[in-house]
Amino acid sequence: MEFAIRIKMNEKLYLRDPEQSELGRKIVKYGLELITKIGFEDFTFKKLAIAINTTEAGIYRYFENKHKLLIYLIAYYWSTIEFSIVFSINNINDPEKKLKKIIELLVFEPEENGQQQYINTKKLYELIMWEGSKSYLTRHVGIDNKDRLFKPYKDLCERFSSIITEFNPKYKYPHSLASTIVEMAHAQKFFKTNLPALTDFPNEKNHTKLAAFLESLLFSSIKSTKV
Amino acid sequence: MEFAIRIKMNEKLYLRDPEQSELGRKIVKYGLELITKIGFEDFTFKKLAIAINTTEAGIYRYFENKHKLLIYLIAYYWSTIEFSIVFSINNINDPEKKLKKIIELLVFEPEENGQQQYINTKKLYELIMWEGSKSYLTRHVGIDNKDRLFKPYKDLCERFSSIITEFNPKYKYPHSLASTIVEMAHAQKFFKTNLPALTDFPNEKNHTKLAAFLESLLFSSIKSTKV
DNA sequence: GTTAAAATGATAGTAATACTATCAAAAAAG
DNA sequence: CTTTTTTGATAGTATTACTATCATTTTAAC
Repeated sequence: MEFAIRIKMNEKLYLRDPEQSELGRKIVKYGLELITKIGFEDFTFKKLAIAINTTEAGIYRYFENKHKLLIYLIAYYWSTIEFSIVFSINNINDPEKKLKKIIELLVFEPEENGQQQYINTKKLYELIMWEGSKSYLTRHVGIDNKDRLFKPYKDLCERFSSIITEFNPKYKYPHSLASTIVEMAHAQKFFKTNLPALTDFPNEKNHTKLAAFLESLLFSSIKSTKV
Repeated sequence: MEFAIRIKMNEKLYLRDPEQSELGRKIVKYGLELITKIGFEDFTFKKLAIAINTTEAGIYRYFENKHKLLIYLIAYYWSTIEFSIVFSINNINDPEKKLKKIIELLVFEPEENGQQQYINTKKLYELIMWEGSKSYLTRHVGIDNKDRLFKPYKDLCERFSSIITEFNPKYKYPHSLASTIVEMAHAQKFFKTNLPALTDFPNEKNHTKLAAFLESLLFSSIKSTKV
């Protein structure tokens, strides 16, 4: 059995739907690679154009600017994560198990699955870590938010939040707790590699301790108020 | 009695010490104002030069680039916060009280104190909220960290962390918990204003609930493993 | 299979950004 | 009062972030 999920992207993210053409898909795919390689600040459409043998103008036909491409990639990521959450907690009833599953999905990087995929999930993962918050930390947040560009992220937090409430209906801050865990999954991982003094997970290869930290953060909060 | 604290800044942050001259102080002061006004992305030395009636080249004599100026301002902020923490928990013995005080200092914005101050603390506060993480989310983190540019931030987290350990020596993640609380103090405030769906503090003027959330996050974590 | 429409490629151009360099004038320090 | 340091004024460059034009190729419609 083989199947691929198709994520419907918000139309305000692009000028021309990149999934509909070879060039469009190349822009997205190699855009991701280039951003993760050189960082968002140094990334330009000119450099991408050279990398994929097209012209700057060609890329501008698909994306208004590089920030929109960034949000596109990030929205795509959160959508896939939400999907894998929905998929993997399906048929689980125990909210505690569901919550643990969510943390697992947030923390553990996907395996580099051999086959060339359209969008490299591992690279996407890095992208979130390094550039994730730059998608909303701009003077444009208001407008972008109105255009629902952050919907996938908010949907994910909402789903997470509702399971927290399912676990403990009395807990007062399910949304903030959800966004804290989601943000910290990536921030702590970034710190671990780049500013290790801010964490308690020094030179460890895997992320087991990070997952344990997030679990303890989550469950001690929502258990402590549970009657 | 009147006094001012003097914060010694890391020399790698600047080319010429801005505190030593009128022009230098203007760059810092109005740099902060302009960045908070138009956002870091749109901020340029050219615009600042026009605003303070000097030339671009003049500013480049003080700061290598706008990113260094940003880190300078942010390092200054964390230093003042650490100072106010040290000052305000002095003579308090109960670690629980100390921890509550820290959260209070992280969450509550300083009053706009009438007198024109060198660096406007309220603006600094906004700066951290909007641009704080951009100081380290670059490909330069490694080098900047080696140059100890993030020392004030790390010192603050270290101090916070050590009080957590004082409260509960058995708690396993004091550093990560400290950095989580510090990051979330600002992130949740940002969300509250700009992406309210990610929080549980809708249209509230003050930040009492945010402080309560952070306290619950902190104490339920470190109390649950106590004994 | 021809024709019309849409997408791409190639090229050009502009204002702004992120700097560096030079040299004279002004201010401060010895 | 003279030397050093700091500033001001001006210029210049490569790159960025776009927009515009037009010919060519590809795709879709009839």
